[in-house]
Order: sequence, then C-alpha cells, then structure tokens
Amino acid sequence: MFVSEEGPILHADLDAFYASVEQRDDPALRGRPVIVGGGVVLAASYEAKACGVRTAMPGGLARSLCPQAVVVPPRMSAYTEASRAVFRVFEHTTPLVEGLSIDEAFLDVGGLARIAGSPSRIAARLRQDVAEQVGLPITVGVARTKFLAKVASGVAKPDGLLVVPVDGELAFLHPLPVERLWGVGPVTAGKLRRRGITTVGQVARLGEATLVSMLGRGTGRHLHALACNRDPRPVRTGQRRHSMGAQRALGRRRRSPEELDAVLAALAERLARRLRAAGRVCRTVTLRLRFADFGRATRSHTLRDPTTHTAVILATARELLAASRSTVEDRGLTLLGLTLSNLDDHGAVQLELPFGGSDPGALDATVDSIRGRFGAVAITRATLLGQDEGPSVPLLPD
DNA sequence: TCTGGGGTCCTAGGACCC
DNA sequence: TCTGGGGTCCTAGGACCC
Repeated sequence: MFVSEEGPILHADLDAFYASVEQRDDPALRGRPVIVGGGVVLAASYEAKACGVRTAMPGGLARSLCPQAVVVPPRMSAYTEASRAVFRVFEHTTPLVEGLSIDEAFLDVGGLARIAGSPSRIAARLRQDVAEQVGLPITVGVARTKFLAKVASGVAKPDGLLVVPVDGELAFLHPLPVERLWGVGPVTAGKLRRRGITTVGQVARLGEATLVSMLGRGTGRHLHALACNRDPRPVRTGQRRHSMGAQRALGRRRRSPEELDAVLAALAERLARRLRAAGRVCRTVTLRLRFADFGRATRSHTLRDPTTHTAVILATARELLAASRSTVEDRGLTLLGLTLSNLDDHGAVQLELPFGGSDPGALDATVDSIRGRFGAVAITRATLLGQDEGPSVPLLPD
C-alpha cells in the first residue's frame, strides 16, 4: 500500500457531477437549470442551485422552487463511465490517488515538483486535462493536509482552484462556519450553535474536553483536531470497501408478504452477483427497514462461515424479515434494504504482469502498483517474462 | 414538498474469554 | 464468597457523507 510521507495534497471534486454529465451530453441543457432524479434530487446544475434546489431535496419541492428546470432521469452507466475517465486523468497525474466517491479524490503530489512544477500548476493542469479530455468542470483545492484541501475545494466551487498557503492556514480556517468541518452535519451543528459556537476558530478555542463532553469522545476529538488544524491522515491507495448494500423504496402503499419477498429476493440476487464479481465473501447480512413515519431499524445476523451464495444470503434475510413481521405490520414499511459486511477476499487471483526482468527496482515498483490497485495481496510467486515454464522467483509474502 | 441509493465511522451494551 | 481488568465479537442505532 502506498502511503505518502507528506503533501501537498489536491482535493479534486467534480461540480454537480450527474447534472454536468447531462449538460455535456445534451447541448440543449447547457446554461439551463437541470435536475437529475425524480422522487428526490440526485444532482442539480448550478443554474438550478441558484433557485435554491439542493441535493437530496424532495423532487416536488425542487420543482416548485425552480419550475423552469429540466428534470431528467439518472443514467448511472454514463456517470460511471465519466468517473472512470476522470480517474484515468487523476492517475496520469500521480499514482497516489485515493478515491472518496464517484466524483472526488485526494491526490498526493508531493515529490512531483521537479517533474511537474508547483502544486498550483499541477492543479491547473489537472483541471484543464479533465475539461479537455472528459468535458467536465472540476474544482481543485490544494493544501498541506487532506482536510484543508477538501475545505478549499468546497470554498472554491464551482469550477475553481484554491491554494491554501502554508503560512495562511489558520487565517483561512478559523473564520469559516462550523458546518465546513468534516463530520459536522445538522445535528452536531445544532448542538454547537445552541452553545453560541458558529465558527471553526471558536471550536478550536473551546478545548477538547468540552467538545468531548458535548459530542462524545470520537466526534469531540475529531472536531477538535480538525479545528486546530491537525490532520495527519495520509493519502492512501488501495482502500477496500467494508460493506456493500442495495435497497428499494416501496412507496406508501401497503405491500403483501409475497411482494416483500420478491423485493428481498431481487436485492439478495443483485448483491450476491456484485459480491462474486468483486471476488469477495461476506459473513454478516443486515436487513434495513424504513417505516411510514420515517423511523428506521436494522436487523443483522452474522454467519458462522463466509458465503457468496444467493440462497444463503436470501435465507438469512428472510429469517430477519420474518422476525420483524409484527413491527412491519404495525408501522408500515416504506423501504427494504440489505447490506453485506464483514467482507473478505475470496481465494487467490493469478495475474500476469511484466516487471522488467532482473531489475529489482522495477520489480518493487510493479509489486507496489499491484498492491496499490488491489489492496492487501499476498504475492508469493513471480514468473520471468517470456518463459512459459520459466523459473519462479519467490517474493516475501505480504 | 413529502422524502433515493450508495457508503463510512462511532457508540454502547451484552456475551464470552483469559 | 466476592471479585479486577482487559480484550474481542455481535447487535442495534445514529450521525454523516456524496
């Protein structure tokens, strides 16, 4: 696994990603307010955001705020393909890329100065490359730490570039509203604001013990560190996912047990396919329920042995749902979901990659790039290039 | 206006073990 | 008879992110 020694770090974040892809692919949508999604807003173009439309807003409210908006259904495969193209540009910039989601990533550009120029030049070039090669606007924040880089890109949006100079970090950070802190949502912001805390600087001066008593140990320590500009987390590649899930909204209509079972079977089938396609196994199956009053519940079961089998996952999910039957009948079910966790790798994978003959440096670089792509892999054998039955070179296991 | 679908991390209690 | 301290795993819930 690549772990960087030091920054600077770029946070690259595509602007209004789904909506920008729609505007790119349909010139008639350019310059117009665009809303992606029906029931809720998945993405809104900046023209729609100007009317007050926000991501995750109920669709009816969004249409009333912005009646002239064009509402388009999501095209997930187009977004996945655009994301891949953008990540290819990222990886052409530096091998040290940590993806955060479909539309944002951290890039460690430390050590590139001699080759590619200053961080701000690299960031400007990256924005230009994404615009030319993929046709999408992207905002980049540049700073010494991940947190500052992410805050910088948030401040610079849309289609912007902002560098936080090392000698101007606190001057940049402390006047910002507490909502800019990573991990402060509506609940935490409300608790802070009730105490009169509205800026990051005030959070820093509050002291860790006070924050811990207000927000709990984990959140308190985390926010205090960020507010005091401490963020030692390195950019790391090869992060594996810890869970995978699928869910279906059901609407408010009452569903029969047969309908619910059909939804459950479809979810189990879809997840088991994804699990096998990813070469993973799971051990914990979690049933997610949402009720008519918008309350939520989870029910989970951990299997003795890991599995990839649809039948095992479905049988477990059915037992969990059966155990919740009375709650479901009382409260009315509006969403059914399944999450698989306790994931692990399934068996071994054989790869054939050239690694440059007897040059130990090239061999190390190849091993590192394999680990960067696939995470914690044990590499036990390597076969020399161009020899069908060639000698095996033993390597240290991971 | 009436709420999607995909994730991450943290907390807390209980069971169980040494 | 009454009892410590530490660890892991499982389950459920909650906050947050995009």
